[in-house]
Amino acid sequence: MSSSRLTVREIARLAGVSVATVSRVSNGTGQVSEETRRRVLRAIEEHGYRPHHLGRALAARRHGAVGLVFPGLSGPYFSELIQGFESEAVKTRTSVHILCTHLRADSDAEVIEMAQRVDGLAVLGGTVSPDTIEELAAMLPVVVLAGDGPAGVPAVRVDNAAAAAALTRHLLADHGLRRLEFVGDPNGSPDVTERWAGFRQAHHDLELPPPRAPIRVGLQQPDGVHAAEQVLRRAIRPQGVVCANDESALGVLVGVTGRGLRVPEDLVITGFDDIPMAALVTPPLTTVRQPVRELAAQTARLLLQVAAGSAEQTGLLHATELVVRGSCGCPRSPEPTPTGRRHTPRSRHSGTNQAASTTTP
Amino acid sequence: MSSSRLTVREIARLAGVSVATVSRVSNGTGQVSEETRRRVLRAIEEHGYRPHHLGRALAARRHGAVGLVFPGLSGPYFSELIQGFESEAVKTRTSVHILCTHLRADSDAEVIEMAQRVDGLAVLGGTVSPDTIEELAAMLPVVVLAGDGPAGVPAVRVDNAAAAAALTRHLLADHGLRRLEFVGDPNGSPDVTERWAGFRQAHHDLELPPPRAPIRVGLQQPDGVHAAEQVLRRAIRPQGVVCANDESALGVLVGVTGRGLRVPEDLVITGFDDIPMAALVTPPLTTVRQPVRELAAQTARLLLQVAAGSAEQTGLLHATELVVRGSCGCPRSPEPTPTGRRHTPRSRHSGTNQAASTTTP
DNA sequence: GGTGCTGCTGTAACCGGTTTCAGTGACCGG
DNA sequence: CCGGTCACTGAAACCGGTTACAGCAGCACC
Repeated sequence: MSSSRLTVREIARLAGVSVATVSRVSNGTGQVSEETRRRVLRAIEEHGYRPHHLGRALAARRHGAVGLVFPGLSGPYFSELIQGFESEAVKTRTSVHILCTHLRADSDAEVIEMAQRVDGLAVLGGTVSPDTIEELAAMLPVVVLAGDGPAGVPAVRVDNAAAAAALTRHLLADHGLRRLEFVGDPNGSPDVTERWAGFRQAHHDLELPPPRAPIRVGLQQPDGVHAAEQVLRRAIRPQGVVCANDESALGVLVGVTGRGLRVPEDLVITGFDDIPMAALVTPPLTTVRQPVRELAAQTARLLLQVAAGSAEQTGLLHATELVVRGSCGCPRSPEPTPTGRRHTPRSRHSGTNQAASTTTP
Repeated sequence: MSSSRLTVREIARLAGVSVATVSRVSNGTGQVSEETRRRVLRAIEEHGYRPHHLGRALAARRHGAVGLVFPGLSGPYFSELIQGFESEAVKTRTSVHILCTHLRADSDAEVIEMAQRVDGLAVLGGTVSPDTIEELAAMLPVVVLAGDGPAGVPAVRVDNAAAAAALTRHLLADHGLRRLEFVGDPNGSPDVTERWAGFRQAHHDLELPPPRAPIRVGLQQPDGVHAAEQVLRRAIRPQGVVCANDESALGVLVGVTGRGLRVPEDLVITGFDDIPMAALVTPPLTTVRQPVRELAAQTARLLLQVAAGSAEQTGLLHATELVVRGSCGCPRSPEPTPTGRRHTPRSRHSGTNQAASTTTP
């Protein structure tokens, strides 16, 4: 069918006009007489001509694409992230390149490579080294998502530390719990680093002795099950575990209930993220909601604006919300609805979005 | 810093050679004397020159990218899918464009648009219309993943119908169950269509009356909870539910245990996919394993080969494996390990990978 | 000395678009 | 009748690479 690809010159020949005119028609720029336009459009239509993306991109010196770099962990968190980002990018006809760095040693080189092919880059916090981010930022617009980059690189994030502290205070002060453990690896990602910091801060604020070292496991459900084993092996069982995210919390929940413990009576469990499943388990999970999808969409918007030169390079600090359900020991709604709708009571933790960060030099 | 971008001509000037020589050195093609090579490399190194991707791509008439089109549902299934695909693509320095079509009316047009920017396209079954797939296949290499496309378009898939039939037979014949329900919408995706067909086939094979109409819900956990409600409202409660995938099965599990039912004593539940969580819940979920990640990787490999012109366009039918755990009523391992390791017994269902499908004309 | 390799290098044409700039003819006012 | 706009069009240069082809030494061989 399409033996030799249709070019703008071919269409020009067929329509009996110059390439400039074809370009003008297909882009709707410049002045073209109605009659000529029709003739060109007919030729385009008839032969199914579509301008070649590469030629156009080269001339415009724009790729029409942005990159998204993330570690590549499984689960709802990343699905939401990717979708939120993509849905925003597609609105501006920008395509999205993805790069999972997980477990690859040479990922920094790959990110640099990707930077040659896109107009902007969104990088998840902790996936590439700060040095590399700096190098990238010198090449093209970069936004860090969920984490913070070097000075001058805008970041979109939530106040993890404050949220984790509020959650921990709820357990310590409102429920009077004393022996809490943190499940998650603070070295694993900036998010966890901050949540661990908030966890400790809450202890400090209430003038309690500092907590034990964290149970260092990953962020997926099997990691939570593994953590549950460790908790159950303790000589003195903790009263509650504050998990770095919902998925590991669900793993802990499954692990300990599988061994006959009751939650929250025997052990209190909390999560972070408020993934859909959090509201559906028994007991429903007390957690912190962060609007992952919206966060990712914000990142995409910011990145596209910066890439288009139409925005200041400022960061964003997003609101979180403490979602109190049954797993912390708070009374559940009279009759747990099997639809899994969110349970009251729920208290709002942190308020407004606020512009933060600085403008790049 | 880089006020005007470095071009090959600029480097040629700086090294005192021609652009052809610079190109030869940076690509390692052709003959270049050792001394000249060193001089060029020094200029490249010194100024941090990197060939512009667009120029190179235009000259090579290759984008160096492939596209992945999927509906955009959340959950582990899609994360695995994306990662499996991406990890394979990155090996050949090919970048991956993603497109989530979910809930967008004009997605077919977007897919066509994406086709202009990539060397090949992997499309999840059921995400775009067969007509559009045909149109795409006329433009560039296309592989359908988990579903089948029009004749001539290679597909990578598993034998869902046979696997679902085997699973259903296990419940009907081995456990002697009679009142089974299917949870999932056969119109929602080709996978579900086939699983529903297998479910019915098993009834037919055993000369049992055909099953009730399916409980048409989506594939996510909340959908499963919704389905559980419907099951609980039945005048005569079914003895078991065969769910279209693990996530909805987990939703059903949560939904019914939250209402005090015991699984499998009061209700048998099975899933499909064998996501990690399936082994970790109580009781562990009887399901069918399909190697999603490997499936996606296969798809990427096939697509890249076809795009490089180095492979026949043949499809692949992947093996599945029936994973029998506790939720169907089979005895669990003596002591359920809290690590969530897979439980015996386990029976292999279907054997070898086999080349299927046809070569494109 | 002429001929034919061989190894290296450079010129210029391409890839497929966009865009600048210089026409061209029609029309208008003086 | 003439000069000046104005709407429209096309030739050619450009974006940043790759590569076909030709040219030029240097050398071996007849």
